[in-house]
Amino acid sequence: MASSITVHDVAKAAGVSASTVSRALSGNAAVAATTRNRVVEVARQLGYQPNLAARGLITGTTHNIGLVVPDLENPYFASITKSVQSRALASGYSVFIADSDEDTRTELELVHQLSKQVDGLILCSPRMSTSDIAGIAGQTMMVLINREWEGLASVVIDDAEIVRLALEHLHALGHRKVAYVGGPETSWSNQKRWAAIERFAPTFDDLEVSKVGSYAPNFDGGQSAADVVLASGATAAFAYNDLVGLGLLARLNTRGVRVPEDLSVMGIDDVNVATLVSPGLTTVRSPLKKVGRFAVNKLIDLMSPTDRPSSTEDLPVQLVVRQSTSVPPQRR
Amino acid sequence: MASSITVHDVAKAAGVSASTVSRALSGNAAVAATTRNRVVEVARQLGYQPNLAARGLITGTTHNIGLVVPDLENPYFASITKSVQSRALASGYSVFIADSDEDTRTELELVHQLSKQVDGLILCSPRMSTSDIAGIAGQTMMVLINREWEGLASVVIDDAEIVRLALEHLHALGHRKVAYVGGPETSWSNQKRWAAIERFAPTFDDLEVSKVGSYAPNFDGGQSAADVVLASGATAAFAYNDLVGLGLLARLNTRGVRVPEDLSVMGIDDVNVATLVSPGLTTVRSPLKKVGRFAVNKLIDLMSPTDRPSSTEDLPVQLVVRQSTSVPPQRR
DNA sequence: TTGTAAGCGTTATCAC
DNA sequence: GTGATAACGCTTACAA
Repeated sequence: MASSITVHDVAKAAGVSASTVSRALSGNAAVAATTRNRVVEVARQLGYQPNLAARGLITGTTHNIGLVVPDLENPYFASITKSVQSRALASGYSVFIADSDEDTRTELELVHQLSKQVDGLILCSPRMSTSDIAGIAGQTMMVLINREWEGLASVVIDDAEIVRLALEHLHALGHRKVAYVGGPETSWSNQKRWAAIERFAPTFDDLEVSKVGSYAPNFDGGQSAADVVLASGATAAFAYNDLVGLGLLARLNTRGVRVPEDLSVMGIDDVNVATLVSPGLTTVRSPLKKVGRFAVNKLIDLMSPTDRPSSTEDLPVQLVVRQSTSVPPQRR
Repeated sequence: MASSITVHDVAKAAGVSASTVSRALSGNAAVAATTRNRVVEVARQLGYQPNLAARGLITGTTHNIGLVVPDLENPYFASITKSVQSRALASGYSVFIADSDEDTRTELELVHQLSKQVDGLILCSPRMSTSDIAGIAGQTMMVLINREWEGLASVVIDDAEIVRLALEHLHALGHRKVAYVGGPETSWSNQKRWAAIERFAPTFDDLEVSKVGSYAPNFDGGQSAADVVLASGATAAFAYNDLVGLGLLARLNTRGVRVPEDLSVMGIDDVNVATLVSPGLTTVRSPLKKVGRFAVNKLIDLMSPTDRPSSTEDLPVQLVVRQSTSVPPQRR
């Protein structure tokens, strides 16, 4: 709680009333210039810091926001979190962080714990049930990330475009049999991606995309999938995300399968760690930093609507080719 | 801020006074069993959630803590952050997160912004000046991570033991010329590690450890260092942390240097991503999850001292050997 | 332009 | 065991 210098301390020291101090410091009320200067100076000397909780009690606004993510150790969410916090700071907001550890129940608990002390929530929860989301939305201002529901504000990456770019790339390299290594069935993004595959695959000549199981959206999931992918006879694996892609690479390396000569591997997102390996992981970059920024913008706009709503720029995805050779597989 | 059901709403609905509601719900005051049950039931039905800000105003305790880290995208800090939040949740605390983006000024700004709305702070800031730390400590309850200063509470990993284990391992493999790839000069851990090297190196027969520059504590830093390390004639590189180690591996791979046959590489920490590459990175594991947990324990103990202070278990570090061959280098 | 007073949602004190 | 009442630090009518 820090040292307790209150408006009253400042008021006494400056020889004015508490309300004058409040007005002088808030800036937007009518106060004599000389009085204001004196108050401001005294406040500075005393090291006065307003108690935001008390202010929130009366203004009804805390200048705090909450961010709920499934796993902070996942570089995908780490990037989003970082940009959310950075953008929030720029607007004078503090950020409560809540890591649900992929658990939907914990997620709800966290949301409730936070909802009373924030002006709004950013919810990054691929798996929460829609009814739970609706319930929260009724209580608190909210922006969804990578998910859409009714009229709720949301920031979504263009899954269809991601899929289109990837298929286009693989097809251009000569691949005709591609295995999509799916993420959790309940994941909203996973559903969108598979739907996009079913929509776009037929538009490419002779392209066949099969779905390989449902795997955990991480390194282990990719390792588990590798052998099944190999057995499927596909010449390219298209992973649900980069971590799965890296898991594939690791297991393939263990089995002595050459990448990309024997099997090409693509990921999604271009998370920070995707550059760590060699051969690199070809991927479609998701603008994660922008996602976080936009989410905060939308939330702030929701909380205090301005005349011109937050610019509705888009979120471009982008193919990033890293695997050294672009040779089509021999066995087509 | 959520729906505004207050104690008064509950009081009216239950036919009692606001103070009785408060007592019934807090649990520790004397209240008739029947009254309590009725109040609790009504509160549940109405979906009452106490306003923690208001409570904090009078109790002087917010049940919020703040965590300041230099970079959330660094898996080292991501792990600590995750465990801090997890442990805090278990004790009913919410966590403000503050990423300073490695900038000391931002760090101070964040601390000030937070200090009034938290009961205590966990500061993970390898580079903040001691005077700034002292200043904050005078204002707010605080626990330092990987840093020590005067009488301040802190949780530190045993840098000396890390260094000892690493040197012992390398020496046992036959290495006699080792290059330590240093992190930022201003980093507290880096200073401790180098000091430990100077202390322990002479205790191993014929072992010579040279310091190679000061590099950024990340992947890029490692890449930059690789060529200098090679030129140094060392048979093993001991990196400031895993990310630097991974950067070394990547650049060595590019240059066609075989690891570990031509050059062995060790990291520190065993962050999550260290397992992503092959050959794996041999490293000394830092118990990051435990560090976060302990920090919260210490902070809670500081804020509300109990009879038995938080158990003072230690933080064991542990060698993790991953590089496939243990053959000593030919050129000794 | 400034001060006084009321109130935000809680809990603590003190009567009853 | 329970209910008024005051108080936490702040902002904002309303007066002056």
